[in-house]
Amino acid sequence: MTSPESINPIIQHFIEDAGNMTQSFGFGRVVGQLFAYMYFSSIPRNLADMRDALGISKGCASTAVRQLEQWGAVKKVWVKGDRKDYYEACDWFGRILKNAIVDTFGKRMSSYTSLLDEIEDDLVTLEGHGDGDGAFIRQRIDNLKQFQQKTRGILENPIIREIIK
Amino acid sequence: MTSPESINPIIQHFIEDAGNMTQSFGFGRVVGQLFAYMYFSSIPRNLADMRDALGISKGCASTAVRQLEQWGAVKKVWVKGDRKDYYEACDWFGRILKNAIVDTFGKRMSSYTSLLDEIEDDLVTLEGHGDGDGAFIRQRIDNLKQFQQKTRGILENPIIREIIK
DNA sequence: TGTTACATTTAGTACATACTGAACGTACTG
DNA sequence: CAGTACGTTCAGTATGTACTAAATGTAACA
Repeated sequence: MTSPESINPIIQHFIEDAGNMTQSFGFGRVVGQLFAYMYFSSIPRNLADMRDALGISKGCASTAVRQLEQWGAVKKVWVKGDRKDYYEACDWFGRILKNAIVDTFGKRMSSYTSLLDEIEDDLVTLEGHGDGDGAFIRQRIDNLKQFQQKTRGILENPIIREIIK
Repeated sequence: MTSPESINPIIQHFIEDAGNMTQSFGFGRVVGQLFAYMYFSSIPRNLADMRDALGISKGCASTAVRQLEQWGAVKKVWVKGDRKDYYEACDWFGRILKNAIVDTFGKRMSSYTSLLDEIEDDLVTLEGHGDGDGAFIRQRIDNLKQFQQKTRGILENPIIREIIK
């Protein structure tokens, strides 16, 4: 059990900003706060530490820390003689960012990748329809597919992987 | 004035998906819906068209279409003999995506770029503090700054610009 | 210059969702 | 096998925000 220590105001400021950042990016505020808290902690932390440090509920800390763990942003460490789960931050930002992007964008985009094929199959029914001509729509869909192909696998691009490393 | 035409169900499906996509990415649903609507319309559209086609309020259409205009996703076109503002979609996705990313991420990140310098200046006050040692925190901040430098200007990277084009 | 026909703005509302707190499940300990 | 000490789950809530609708601003026409 760690003593109830107060967090340095500078790091506190950092925690707030990290929370605002993840908040504005659509993940909860707590995710960023927790990562910053652990990133600037030289010792592993458990759920009670997080709850006390951030003033959040234990359930919320549990959910957020598992999100971070899924992205490889934190990892569980074993503290012998203690039954609690302890976590510490990883500092391999490239991998964290990639995991988060793949996890978030990939899941969201996968629902839409098939749509272009569907709409292309049904394109024949658009011929002669009142709303726009079929040739116009075909061209638009071709542009879309072309762009989709260019962006597909962008994270696997070796140059991108070099930058996001 | 265009006749009150019904939208093809396939395109309607596309509009819905585009709305869900922009919604899940943190921009409103209407932004994606409006862009898809105009992207598959061979003629320019005005606010009343959008309101009728999507069943949204005129004010909402006004806000969303200006967002799209700011990203270069749509452009205003002049229809002579008509005082309304007409818009049509652009199909240069790379530019649109880049503008949206710069506009969104850039604005959000700019608040935090100075924080690392601030915290580094104040790092001396951390020496000997109870919560972690200064050397540890210095190393963490160095890692952060290194990663920040790598990602800074990533959109200006010529290889990225080639892909997002 | 008054009137009209638009776009824009904004106060209010409805909805989504992140968080709380308690109940639950589970695995060590004695 | 109790009893305890955790982590997890979930119904309820509170906060933020996208959208509505009405008021306001603005520019073209008479």
